[in-house]
Amino acid sequence: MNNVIEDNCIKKGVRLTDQRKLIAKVMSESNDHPDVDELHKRVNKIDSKISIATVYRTVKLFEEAGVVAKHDFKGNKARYEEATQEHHDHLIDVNTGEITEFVNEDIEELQKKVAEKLGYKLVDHRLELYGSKIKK
Amino acid sequence: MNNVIEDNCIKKGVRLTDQRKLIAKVMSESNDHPDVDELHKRVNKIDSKISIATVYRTVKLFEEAGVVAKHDFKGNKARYEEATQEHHDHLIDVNTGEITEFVNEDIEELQKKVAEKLGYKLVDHRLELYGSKIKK
DNA sequence: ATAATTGCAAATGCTTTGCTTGTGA
DNA sequence: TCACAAGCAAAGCATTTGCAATTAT
Repeated sequence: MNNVIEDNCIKKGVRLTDQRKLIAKVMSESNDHPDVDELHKRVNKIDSKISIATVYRTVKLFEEAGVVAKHDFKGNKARYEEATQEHHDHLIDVNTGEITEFVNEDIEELQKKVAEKLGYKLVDHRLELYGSKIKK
Repeated sequence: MNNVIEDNCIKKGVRLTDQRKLIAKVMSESNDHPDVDELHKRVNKIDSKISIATVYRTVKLFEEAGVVAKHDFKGNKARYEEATQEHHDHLIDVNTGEITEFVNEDIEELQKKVAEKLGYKLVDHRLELYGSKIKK
């Protein structure tokens, strides 16, 4: 269980404080997509003095440094995850909120083509699928 | 320039007041994707007594009735447009905020397949492309 | 008549910020 | 050392809501 976010912060020259190290660690060890409140709870289990303002400032800092990714899924507050090199999109279970990550190169390619056809260079995109589990 | 939203409200049994009729009219005549503030400004040019609370309540009501669509594009407040039968997605110009609508059946189809492969029935999705204009 | 809607202002929920004290490089 | 970060509480912003007055059917 390595602290990838901390390593990436060092690479990017982000100054590391105890609070930031801890937030980085907790995020690196999270396999879900916690929101700021949830992150605050998790870090507070280890250091109860970290304020929510610091968590907000830190996730923003990390996001700007490109070491974490922020997501605004429908009807929810912002959620965060460790940034990965391989881009991926998300499928959200409409009943449970559970998130599944996926990659589909064909869709990626088509998006680029659509943008170009409309006279644009694609610089970013957002693709979220909302689904309900098929019981079998 | 017909008031499609008002017509659809009648079909759906949504009670119509003067304020709602005016908001419906302004939205029907808008070809862009205004936010609540902008809508409030537009209706206030005609009836300056309509409060922003009423605009908020009305767009929510219209959305729940399925006669308008709400969009939360990245980094912006919610924007609204008349609901259309034909589904479409959006390309947002990252420099100007200008919005272009598009439809791509191949992407739609692939989304459904991706969801199914993951064991989900696709019930909704969000696809937004962010691009910058190619100068030629 | 009367249940629903409006306008206003106050409340909300998430997020940011000013300020003073504390601290990493 | 000293520019930057943390903690706290207050402010900000978009949106919602309680309530008394008004209105549609």
